[in-house]
Amino acid sequence: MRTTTALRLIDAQPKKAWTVRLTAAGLDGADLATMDMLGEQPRHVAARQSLVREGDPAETVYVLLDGWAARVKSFADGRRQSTALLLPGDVCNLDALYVGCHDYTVLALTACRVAAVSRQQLGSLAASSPNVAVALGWFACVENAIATEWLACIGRRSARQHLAHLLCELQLRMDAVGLAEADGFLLPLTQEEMADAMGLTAVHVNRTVQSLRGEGLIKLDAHHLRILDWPGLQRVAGFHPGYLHLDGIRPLA
Amino acid sequence: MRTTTALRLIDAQPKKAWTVRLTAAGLDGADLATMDMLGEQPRHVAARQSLVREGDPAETVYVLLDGWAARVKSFADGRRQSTALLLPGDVCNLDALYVGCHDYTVLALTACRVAAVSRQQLGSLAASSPNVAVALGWFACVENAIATEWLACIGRRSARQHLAHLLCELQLRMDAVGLAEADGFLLPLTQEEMADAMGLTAVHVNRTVQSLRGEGLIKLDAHHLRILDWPGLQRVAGFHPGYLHLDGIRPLA
DNA sequence: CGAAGTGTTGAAGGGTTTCAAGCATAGTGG
DNA sequence: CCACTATGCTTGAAACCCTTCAACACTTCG
Repeated sequence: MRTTTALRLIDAQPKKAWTVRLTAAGLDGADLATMDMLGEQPRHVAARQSLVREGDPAETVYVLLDGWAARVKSFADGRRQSTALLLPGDVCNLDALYVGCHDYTVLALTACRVAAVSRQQLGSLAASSPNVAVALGWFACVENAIATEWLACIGRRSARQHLAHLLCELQLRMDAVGLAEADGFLLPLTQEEMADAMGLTAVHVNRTVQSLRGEGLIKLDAHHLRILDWPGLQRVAGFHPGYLHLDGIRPLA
Repeated sequence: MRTTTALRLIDAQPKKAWTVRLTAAGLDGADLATMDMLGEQPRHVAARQSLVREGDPAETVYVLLDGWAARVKSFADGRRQSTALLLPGDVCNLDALYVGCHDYTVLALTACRVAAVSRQQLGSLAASSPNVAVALGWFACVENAIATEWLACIGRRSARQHLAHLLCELQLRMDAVGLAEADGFLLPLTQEEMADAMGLTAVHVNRTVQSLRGEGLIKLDAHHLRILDWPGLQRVAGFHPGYLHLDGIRPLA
């Protein structure tokens, strides 16, 4: 089923999500066209495969075009912590531009389609077009805002609040790239993958899902999430969408 | 005492830490000189004062020249989570370049000296010099790496491991800007501030400090940290310094 | 001297984990 | 078509890490 739903996503519009994100980053005209054309011949990655691995030399920047992925940090004893959930339009490993090797693994959670861009190509593009360089800074900034909000979630929110917050965030991020309905979206994560993202155990995620379900806030069945009470879910989460910066980059001028 | 130790820091070399960081970001020659000159007439900020506040319009980028600060997210019920500890040489709010208003507060933990740079000034500098734009991307990337390692700390490490990890990180970051001795440094944080950074309570931080002390790993007294067993502390923490990217930016060429 | 901030300690409580088992579903191969 | 297996979801009970609440010692400062 995991595979089935993912395959459906893959046949969606070619790069719509990526175009949306580039526009939000302030690009238009020639810059937008150039960035949009990067990485012709998209690569397909099967679910459960890793796109880059912790310790790998960083040579290629990947843009997620379809499917879900996660950045994961693994411990020697098998514990794992996801540090980001990647949706269509997200850059999987922007730091490949700046560092020698990655300190995380990018794991495909569903079958994915990605655009692969060499760091030289993207780097010289950024060096020649200030708008592109600024757009890359914007992407890094938004990633940072999400990561730090996650810090607040893991550090100071209860499991209930945290799960509600995560669902609110994903609803808005999916909506921003045209992949959400008004009251829900296809959530391909297993409860174990949600647990890795929230710093909890799968067992406790299960109980927490049931808690939100029991209060009539959400319906989550066969990976289809329906938000039954959007204001209520936001209230439980203490969710304020500002950190997502959905209104796009602020012009420098 | 808090004030006393901070004042001592303030009279150190003018901008050494900032210069070190700019060099690590790959700047030299005219670019380095220009960035180093930014924000003449440094501003002084008293301990406990906030440099920028959650919700403030973002007009100025601040570079920390001396003292310690933290980015903090506050909840309605008084809980707080620090999302970053800022040391001399760190940029306090790089996202002021890209977004309209901040989603965090920057709080001076000691008396601080900062360079204030208008976003127009820094923005036009970045637009005119690709090297500067890349350097800003580098800063964002390192911040991201630290924030995501913190996610792993809060999410999957025990309090003991987490505290040990934080101390290892701070030792190396302080050392990178010439502010650490071989076996320790001046740690001006209260246990409550450490708790905010680690997503714990002050009471439990206290017990955790004593645990590390009891095993002969550290000595922490009157804000002076001495690391008695560096390999041991790293082992307890599961600390691998790669994520700090202390070797500096990787050349794009 | 009193007040405020910080570090410390004890006891009780709770949120989450751990361990274990059972159930449902999808895919596989005979 | 039916075992058979693998994966994911669900539930229960016990244990544990951390929190909460409370009190006290110590220092600094007005």
